[in-house]
Amino acid sequence: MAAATRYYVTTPIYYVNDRPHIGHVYTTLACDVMARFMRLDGHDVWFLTGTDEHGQKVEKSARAAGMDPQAFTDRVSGNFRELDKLMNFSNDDFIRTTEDRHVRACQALWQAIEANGDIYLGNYAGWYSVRDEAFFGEDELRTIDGRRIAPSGAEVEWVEEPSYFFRLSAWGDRLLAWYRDNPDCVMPATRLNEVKRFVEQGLQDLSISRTTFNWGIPVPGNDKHIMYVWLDALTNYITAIGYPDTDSLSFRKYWPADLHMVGKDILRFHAVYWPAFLMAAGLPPPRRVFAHGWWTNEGEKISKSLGNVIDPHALVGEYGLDQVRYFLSREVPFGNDGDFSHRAMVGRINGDLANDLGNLAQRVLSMVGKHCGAAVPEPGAFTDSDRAMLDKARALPARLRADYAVQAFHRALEGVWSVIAEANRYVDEQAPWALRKTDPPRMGTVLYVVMEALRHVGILLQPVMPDAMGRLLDQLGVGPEVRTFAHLTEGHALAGGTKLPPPQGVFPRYVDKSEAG
RNA sequence: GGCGGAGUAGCUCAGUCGGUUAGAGCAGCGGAAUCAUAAUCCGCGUGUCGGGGGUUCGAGUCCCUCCUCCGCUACCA
Repeated sequence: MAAATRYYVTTPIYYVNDRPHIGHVYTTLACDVMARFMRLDGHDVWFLTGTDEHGQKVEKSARAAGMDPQAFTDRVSGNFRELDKLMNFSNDDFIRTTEDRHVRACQALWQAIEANGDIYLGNYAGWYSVRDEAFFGEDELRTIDGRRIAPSGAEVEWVEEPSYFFRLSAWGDRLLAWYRDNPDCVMPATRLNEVKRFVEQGLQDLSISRTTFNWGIPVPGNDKHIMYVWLDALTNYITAIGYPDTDSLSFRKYWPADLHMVGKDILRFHAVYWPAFLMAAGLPPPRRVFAHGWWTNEGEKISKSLGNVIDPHALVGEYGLDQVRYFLSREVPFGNDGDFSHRAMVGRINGDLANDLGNLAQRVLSMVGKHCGAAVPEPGAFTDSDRAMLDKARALPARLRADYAVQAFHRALEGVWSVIAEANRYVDEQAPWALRKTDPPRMGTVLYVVMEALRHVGILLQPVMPDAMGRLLDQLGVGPEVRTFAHLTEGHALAGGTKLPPPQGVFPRYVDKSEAG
């Protein structure tokens, strides 16, 4: 492995008004898996998540709850910290946009862009619906008896208010050059395509301040204006590593970010506005924005009105934490949309985890427990079959690095499972239960080979299933201090004679309550 | 409407620069084994590669056309 490099990965900050659901879990999980992988591979990782706490809706919700906005956000922001705990996320920081450090960063970024000449004061004009508290485009409106009506049925009126604008129109060519020179800056590729076409159409300047509410960060030098929520929100990525102190160790080390993970609904903000803001402030844009897909629930779109929102607590309670982490990472090609179903979940738990991996560990470890004195067997000379088995396991790290480099988590897991399948075949072919009677030392060698393959599997699956793999590695006699990818060498192979704890199932089968009786 | 993507076995998907009998996992059927969480292993697919046309010695893979589905088409997180 090359010298340690730094790796900075972020989730979007979540809007506090939302109740945490599977969508939040999915985005943060992808980052967590990525962060854990990179740490285990020796990189200096910074993993950020947090909450977005400003805006008119929050102000309104706070009022409805009879609370001051700050007290209100203090409370609801906690829901997301709780979620991180529930899901065993390993974020290094949790940022809140109401923190002082963030207010300072936003105002500094504003001033940097302003100093560059890309902010000016103008008028924001449009059709506004008082009832919806929103502006609508000309094409969204219907005209009835000469009156313009919003989709909601409310009448709109022409409203003009003073607003600061970001000169986005001036950044089209530079954005296109960025996309062209960094073909992996927006992934999957089809998303980059969409973004490029959007920018090629020509960009309009962006209104970046409001005067209609107060719960936000004041524009420097003009308290009447509050910063547009997206400028506020996006800035969190640099706040957290020390901006505006661009000379700080952390900023110099971690910027530009390696990966902004986002849902596809907020791609434009991250792939167009954000890089433009940054470039206008003289900062480099992020290295990659990855837009992942959405989940449906039993084939149906998830929505509050349908009442089929998936609650993370219920999910983890029903299936188990690492089982859920595995399912979400494995079930769909990362980037695509996927369907969550009980059937598919149970299929993954019983097929992949209990049968393939759990049972492999169990069949081998129970023999070791019974017939090898509960210690790692001392291997004899390896046969060609043994070496073939070991070589397949040893080829995994390189393979997984390539998959993780492009966030192909599903493919990485597929690769690990091809080794697990190979190991099950190897056990059947070598039939250690028969060797027990004819050639006990050879039986020991066979069991050793599988254990060594399992050591690779266990270490490499830690990013996805940290707890379960920790337990597996315990049973293999692999200490906590030798579980990084740097230990995936022959020099760190299992040592014969190491005492082992009694084997214990890592992944129980899921049995439907109706069937269990 | 414009732009982009996709349509491959029952299901989910792989198929690199066009080249030997189009693959995997799951599901299904049959068999073996019995170390193990009734787990594992082996065998079994007559798929119009969406339809049609074209280029080529040869096309799932390139070109044209049609059909179907999906995404994007700006200031609501």
